[in-house]
Amino acid sequence: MNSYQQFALDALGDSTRRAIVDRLLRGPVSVGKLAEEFPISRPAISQHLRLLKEARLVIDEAQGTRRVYRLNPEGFETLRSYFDQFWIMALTAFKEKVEEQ
Amino acid sequence: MNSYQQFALDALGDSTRRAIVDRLLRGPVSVGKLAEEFPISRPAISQHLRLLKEARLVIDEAQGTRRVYRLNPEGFETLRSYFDQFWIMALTAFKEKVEEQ
DNA sequence: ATTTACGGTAAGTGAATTCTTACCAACAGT
DNA sequence: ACTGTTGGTAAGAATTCACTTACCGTAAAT
Repeated sequence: MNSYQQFALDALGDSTRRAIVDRLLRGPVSVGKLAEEFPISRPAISQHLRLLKEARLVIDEAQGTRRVYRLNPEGFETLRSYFDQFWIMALTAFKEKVEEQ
Repeated sequence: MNSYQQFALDALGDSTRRAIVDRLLRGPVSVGKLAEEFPISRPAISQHLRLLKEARLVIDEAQGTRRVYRLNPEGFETLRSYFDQFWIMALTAFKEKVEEQ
């Protein structure tokens, strides 16, 4: 497991950040817009976005004074392939166990 | 997103629990054995296992006074299919954005 | 029946995280 | 140049979370 996956799982371990990710699924948004939609302050949103960005789950882009965030499909692809692999290993281990009996 | 997936992501949001999961990938273990292999106390291990169990990521089975934990492939399968779906949605959203330009 | 092994739970402590307020920098419009 | 808008960062408060010690219940062994 590489370190970005570690960061990604840490990042997704918080329900607020998962809610942000769910919101970004509906399209890119600016920080201020996000803060309006959530019950926490704008700096709090910024901090969550920083973690999501470090985990490569989101990308940001400057648009004038605004900063628009969107999902990073590559980050999720990495995570998905990890789960694919993991699931295969878990299933294999499980099958071996069953066949032993 | 159903609630088990929420619990699963919360559970995998901790590095110790991820290490436990990695260990279980090598096969089923008892609580005491797990505690020996980790630098934390047995009750701490028990508490982590409870969260992993609530998230349906592990299954436990009594063997005498021992309690053996193993991975639950179904739990990981659920999570994997979530990521499959998520990734598709994220990719679609991303493509739409690109095509707009 | 007692003892030993094993593991779950409760309560409290310490550490890590999340949040807020205050402040600052960058860009756009007047 | 000045003003308003936007958002990142710092510092500290508040909350959450992981961990330990202490205790209890259950099952096997003597």
